[in-house]
Amino acid sequence: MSVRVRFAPSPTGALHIGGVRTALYNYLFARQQGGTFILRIEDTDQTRYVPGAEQYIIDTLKWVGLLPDEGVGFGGDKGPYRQSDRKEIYQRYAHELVQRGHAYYAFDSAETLEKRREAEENFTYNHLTRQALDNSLSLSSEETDKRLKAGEPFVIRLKVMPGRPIHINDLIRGEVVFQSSELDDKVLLKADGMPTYHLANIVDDHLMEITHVIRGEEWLPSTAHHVLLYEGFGWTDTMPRFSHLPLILKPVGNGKLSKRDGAKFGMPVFPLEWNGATPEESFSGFRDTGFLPEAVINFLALLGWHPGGEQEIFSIDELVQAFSVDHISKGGARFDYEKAKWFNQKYIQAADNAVLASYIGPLAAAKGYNPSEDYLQQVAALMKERVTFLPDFVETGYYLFEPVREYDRETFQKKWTPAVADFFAELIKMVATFDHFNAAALEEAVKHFMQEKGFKPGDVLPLLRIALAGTMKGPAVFDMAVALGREETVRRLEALTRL
RNA sequence: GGCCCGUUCGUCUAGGGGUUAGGACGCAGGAUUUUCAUUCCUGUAACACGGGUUCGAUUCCCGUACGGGCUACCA
Repeated sequence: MSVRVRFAPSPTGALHIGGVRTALYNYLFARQQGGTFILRIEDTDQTRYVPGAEQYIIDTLKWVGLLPDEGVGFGGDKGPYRQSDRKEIYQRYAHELVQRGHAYYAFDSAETLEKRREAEENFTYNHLTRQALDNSLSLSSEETDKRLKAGEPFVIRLKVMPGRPIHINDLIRGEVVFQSSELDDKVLLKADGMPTYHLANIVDDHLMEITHVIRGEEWLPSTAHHVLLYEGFGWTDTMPRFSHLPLILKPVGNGKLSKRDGAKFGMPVFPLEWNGATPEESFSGFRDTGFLPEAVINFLALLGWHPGGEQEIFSIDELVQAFSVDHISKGGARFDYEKAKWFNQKYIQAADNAVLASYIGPLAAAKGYNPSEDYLQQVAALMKERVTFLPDFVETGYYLFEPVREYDRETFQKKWTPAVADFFAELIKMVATFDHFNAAALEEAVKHFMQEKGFKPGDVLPLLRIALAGTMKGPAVFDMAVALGREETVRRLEALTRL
C-alpha cells in the first residue's frame, strides 16, 4: 500500500512557522516513501474563518517548494479537500455512528454546559454524567425522535465505553496508553451541522486513504478518541500510523512560540508577510525579511530532527534522502533565530549570482534603482559574502547603486594630507585614462604608481575605499572600481578631493 | 486539579551500559585578507535530581523536580 500523508491546517490566520515544519516533515516522508502529499483545508469552524488565510497557506507551500500532489488548488481524485465542502459526508457518517451504537444525540445547549462547568470545576460530559443529561441515552427513543422531528438543535457525541485501556503506538514516542474511563464524550457533530476536528479528521483520513498522520504534539491527548472512532466505524485495519511532533518553543522564557514573539524578539515567526485588520495583527515573514526559502527549509528541518552525522547543510533532495520519523526528537525545540540567520548567510554565499540577481532586482527597483542584469550579478558577487539578508545587498551595499551618502570622516581626516591630495590629483588623471579596466590590471597600475611616488598602500587604499563606498567596510577596492566603471570611479575620486 | 508527553553544552543536536560525551549556532582568542566579511585554527560549555538493576550507568527501571501539551458545539 502506498504512503499517503496530509498537511491539514486551519485557515484561521497566517500559517505559523511550526505549521510549515509540520508540512515539511509530511512532505519529506511522502517523497522519500514515493508516496502522496495532500493539502487538506480544515475550515469546520465558521466563527474562526479568516479570508485570505487559505491562499496564504497555498502561497507559503509554493514559496518553500512543498508542492502537494493533491489538495485544495492542486487537484486529486479523493476530494473535495476543503472540509466545508464535505459537510454532508460528515453528517452521514455521524448518523451512521449513532446507528452503530457508538454515538448519540445530545440536546444540552452550549450555554447550559458552560454554566455547569462554572458551577462544577471538573465537570465532564462522560459515562458518569451522561445519564443525567439531556441526550438520547437518558431520554426514551420516542422523546428523542419527537425532539429530532421538531427540529430541536442537537449535537452528536461519541459514546465512550469505560473500563478499557487504549494503546497508541506512536512512531516517535512509542507506546502511549490512555484509560477510556478518563475520556469524555467528545462532540463529533456540532449544532450548526459542521463536524468537529475529531470526526472530520477521521472520516477524511479514512476516505482519503491516509496511511500516516504526522501532526503536532497538541493532538496526542485526543488520539485516544480518534482510535475509538476508527473502532466505531470498523476501520481499524486501515487506521493510519501516528507520529506526534514536538513543539517549537520561544527563544527565551517558557511556552511555545507564539505570533506575538515575532514583534517581541524582532524576528519573523511566519513564512510570509500577513496584512491583518490592524497593525497588531499584521506580521512580517521570513520571505520579506530576506530569507531564501531553501535556508528556511534547512533550518526548519533541523529544528526537531537530525539524521545523525555532522552535516548541517542539506538540499531538499538530501533531506528527502536522509529523513526518517524515528530520528525526530521528542522534546520541544527552542526557536533559534541566530541559527536561522546563519543558514541564510550560508545559502546566500552558495547561491548563483544569477539567482541572487533575480532577488536583488526587485529590491533595487523598489529603491528606484534601475541596474542591468549584468550589474546585478556583479553586485551579487561583490556582496554575497557580507550579507545576512537579501535586502542587505541594496541597503548595506547602497553605494553600488547611488553616490556615497556618508563618508567616514574620521578615517578620511587621518589619512588626507597635502601630499596625498597632490598624489590623488595625479592618480585621478591616471585612472581616467586607464585602458584595461579590470581589477588585476588596475590594482597593479595603482600600486606601481603609489610606489613610484613613495606612498605605502596604507596611505592611499583606505582613501580609495572611502571615495568609492564612504565606509571602511565592503568589497575589495579594485573590484568595486571595476563594477562601478571608470567614469563613476573617477567621479567618486574627484568627489573625495572636494570633501 | 486530572490525563498525557518530555528533560545531553546558553541554543539546535549526535550518541548510547565501559567514549577524552561528538558536531553546529553563539561567544572568546588567533591566522589569512592593509577594510569589512568570508575561510581556517584554537578555546568555552552539557548528560536535571534521588533511588534502584548492574562489575559498571549519562544510557535501562522507579520516583522527584522542572518544562510542555490537552482538559470547548477551536483546531
